[in-house]
Amino acid sequence: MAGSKPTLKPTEAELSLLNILWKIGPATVKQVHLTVSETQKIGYTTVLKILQIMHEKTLVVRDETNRAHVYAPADSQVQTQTSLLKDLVTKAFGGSTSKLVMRAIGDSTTKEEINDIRQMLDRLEQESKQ
Amino acid sequence: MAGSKPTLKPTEAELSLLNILWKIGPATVKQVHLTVSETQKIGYTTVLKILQIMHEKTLVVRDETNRAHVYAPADSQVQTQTSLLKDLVTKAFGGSTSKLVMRAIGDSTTKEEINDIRQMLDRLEQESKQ
DNA sequence: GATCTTATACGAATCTAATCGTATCTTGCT
DNA sequence: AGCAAGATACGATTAGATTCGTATAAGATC
Repeated sequence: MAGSKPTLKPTEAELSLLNILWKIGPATVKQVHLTVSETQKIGYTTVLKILQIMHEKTLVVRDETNRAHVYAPADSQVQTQTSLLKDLVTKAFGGSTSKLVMRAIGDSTTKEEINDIRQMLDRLEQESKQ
Repeated sequence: MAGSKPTLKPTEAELSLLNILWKIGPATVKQVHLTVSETQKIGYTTVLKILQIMHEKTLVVRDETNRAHVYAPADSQVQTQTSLLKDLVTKAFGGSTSKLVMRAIGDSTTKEEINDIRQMLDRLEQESKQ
């Protein structure tokens, strides 16, 4: 579409804040800082600054209605995961998704996870037969 | 093991040089520069510098026997791919490999690739039954 | 051995990410 | 109006990645 952004790659710190927003939904800096502080020591203004930068980059949208701005991810978790995967496929797997998948499966997957994957393949097969 | 390094994550530029080394085997700066120049414009001393930094980080090993040093990856492509995948699983998929795999499969995989993956699952199943 | 070629080493500039301290602004309350 | 609380904005610092120009060193050649 004309005018749409090419989905830029979040940095590591940005991704960790996005994870929180996907989890708890639209939130103020205070809420994000509180949540992220559960697992890592980080200053309030650092979180604020990162969210501001993400806003400039349009990685998040911001509701400025109230004094405490409310931030929400601009892209869905699925879109972002897809974009990160595509990037890794390109840069580390010579563009081959199946190579990535096979490496991922081959390494450290539990039996349950393998079953999940198999079921999804079955589902895909079903759909493609229609 | 005592003394072994935790396999650190290569940067983007470093990964692109590693890809070349995995492809063409141990090589001099000249050879690496020549190869990388096929796809991107980059100065000779830039390649040299990056390889030197990678050597400091022990991402590559260096044979200094001859005047033109010969560089080789310190870790295999498989090890590095595994490490990068693990990193992505942790940071973008909440630690779930199967979530990553399902996302990767669901997105943009050709029928041939799906077959490859299915065959690998079959193979895994066979092995686990022994 | 002087010089030409071709390598590495070094240092600097630029850019981005990440961090946080301080300044400023807004709002509700007295 | 003035103040206190709590929010954003701004600027600076640090660290790492990337780039490359220049200096230096090591061989080959005449």
